[in-house]
Amino acid sequence: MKKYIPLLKNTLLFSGVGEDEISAMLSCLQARSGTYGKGEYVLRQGEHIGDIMVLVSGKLHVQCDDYWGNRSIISVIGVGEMFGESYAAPESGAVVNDVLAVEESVVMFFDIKRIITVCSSACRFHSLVVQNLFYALSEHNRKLIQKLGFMSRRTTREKLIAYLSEEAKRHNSSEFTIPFNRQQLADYLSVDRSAMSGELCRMRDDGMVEFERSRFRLL
Amino acid sequence: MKKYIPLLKNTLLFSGVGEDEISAMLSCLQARSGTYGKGEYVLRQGEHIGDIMVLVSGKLHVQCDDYWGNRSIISVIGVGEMFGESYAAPESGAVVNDVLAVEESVVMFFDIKRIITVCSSACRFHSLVVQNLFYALSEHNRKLIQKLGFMSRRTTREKLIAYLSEEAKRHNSSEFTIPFNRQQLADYLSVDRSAMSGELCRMRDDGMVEFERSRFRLL
DNA sequence: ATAAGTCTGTTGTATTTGCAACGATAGCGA
DNA sequence: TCGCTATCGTTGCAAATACAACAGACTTAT
Repeated sequence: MKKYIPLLKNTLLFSGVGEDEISAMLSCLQARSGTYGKGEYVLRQGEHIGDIMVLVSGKLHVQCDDYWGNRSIISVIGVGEMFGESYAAPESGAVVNDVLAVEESVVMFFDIKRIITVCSSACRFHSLVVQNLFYALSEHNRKLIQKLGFMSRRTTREKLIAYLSEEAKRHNSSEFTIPFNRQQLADYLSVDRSAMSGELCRMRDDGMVEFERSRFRLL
Repeated sequence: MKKYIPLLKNTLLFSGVGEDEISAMLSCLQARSGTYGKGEYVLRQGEHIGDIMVLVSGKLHVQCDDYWGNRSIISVIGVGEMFGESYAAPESGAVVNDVLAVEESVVMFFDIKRIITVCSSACRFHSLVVQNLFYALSEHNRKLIQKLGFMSRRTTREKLIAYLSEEAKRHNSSEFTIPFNRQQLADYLSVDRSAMSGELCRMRDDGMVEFERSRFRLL
C-alpha cells in the first residue's frame, strides 16, 4: 500500500499532508485496499458502506439501471478521485448507483468513523484531513445546488439565462468565456444541442446576448 | 443565548448532545447570535461567509434573482434548520442566493473553523458535532444527487420513471406511497402538473404502472 | 344537507423540443 | 494543397410540453 503514498499526497482528501504523515495515518486510519478486475463491481446499488474510497489505479464507471432496465452512465472516476463520501455516514441508506471497474483497478478504503472521530494518539494532520473532507463535500454540494438551479428551469432559454447569469456573476463581468463547447453545454443543461444552438441565436436576435464560440457577453 | 439551548438540542447539528454539553460548547465554539427584522437580509448574494448558521426564531426565504431581475424562491428555512454549511469553507467562494428574513428572526452563528478544528480543551461532544455536520452535509448531498438524477431526464415520462423507480427501490417494494400530491410532485420534478397528470395516465394505459392518489404500483 | 374548496383527470391549442440531416467554417496533419 | 475532423448554425418535421380551462370526485366547514 506504501507505493500509493505519493499519489495520495496529491488527492483532495490528503491535500496539505506530507508523505511521512500520510504513511503514519494509513495505520492510524486502518486503511485497506482492494483490487478489482475488469467488469467487477466495486459497489452495487442497494449496498451500505462505511468507508470513503479513493481510486489509486484503473478506471471506474458510476452507472444506474432503472426499474425497466435502462442503463445510464452517471460519471467516470479517474485515478486520485474520491468517491463514496456521500454514502459513508451510518444512517446514509443504500448506495443508489453501481460502481463498476472498466479496467483492472485498485481502490483504497478509509473507515469514515476513524476519520471523523479524532484518534487518541492525535496525529497532527488528522484534523486537516477532516477539514479536507468537509471542504470536498461542501464544494460538491455547491456544484450540485448550482446545477439544480439551471436544470429546474422549464425552457431551454430559461436554462441558458440562469447559466449565463451565474457565469456573469462568477466572473464579475458581463463578458466571459465558458468552459464548454456547445455539445458539452447542452449535455450539462440536459437539452438538445441543436435546439440550444437555435435558442442562443434567437436570444442574440432579441438583443439579450452576444457570443463568439465560447465567449459570451450579456446585454 | 442560553434560552435557545433546548431548541438547539433538537437540531441536526447538536443531535445526541445534552443541554449541559451544548451550554459548554457555546463558549467553546464562540457562538454568536444576530437578530433580523422583517425584510432584512441575513445573507446577500456575493457575500463570503465562514459560519454555519442555525435559525432559532422566525422564518427565512432563500431566493435568487437572475441577471434580468427575475426572482425565484428556492426554499424556506424554518426554526431549528441549519444553513450556510455549503458555503462556510474558506475557499467556498461567494454565496449564490440571498437569504431574507420574512419575519422577525434570530440566527445563531458558529465559526466553521472552531467546529472543524478540535479544541485543546477537548470538550467531550465536540467530535460528535463534527460527525453530525458531516452527516448533515452528506445527507443533503444525497438528496441533491437524487433530484438531479430525476431532472436530467428529457421527457416527463422519463422523469416519472426515474422518480418512481427510486421510490420503489427505497421502499423495497413495487408498491408504495409517495409524499407528494400531483402539484407537489410536478413542482419537485419541474414539470407542468396537468401534462404530468396526463403522462401518468398514459403510462397506466401502457401497463407500466397503477396508481390511486399518492399510492403507486409498478408493473 | 349545502356550499366552498381541493385534488385529479381531460381536452385543445400555441409553443417548444428532440431528432436527423445538411452546409459552412476553421484547425490540423500528411 | 488536400482530405479529415470538430464545431457551430440552420432547417423541417414529428413529438412533447406549457398553459388555460373545465368537469367530476372527494373533503371540509357551516
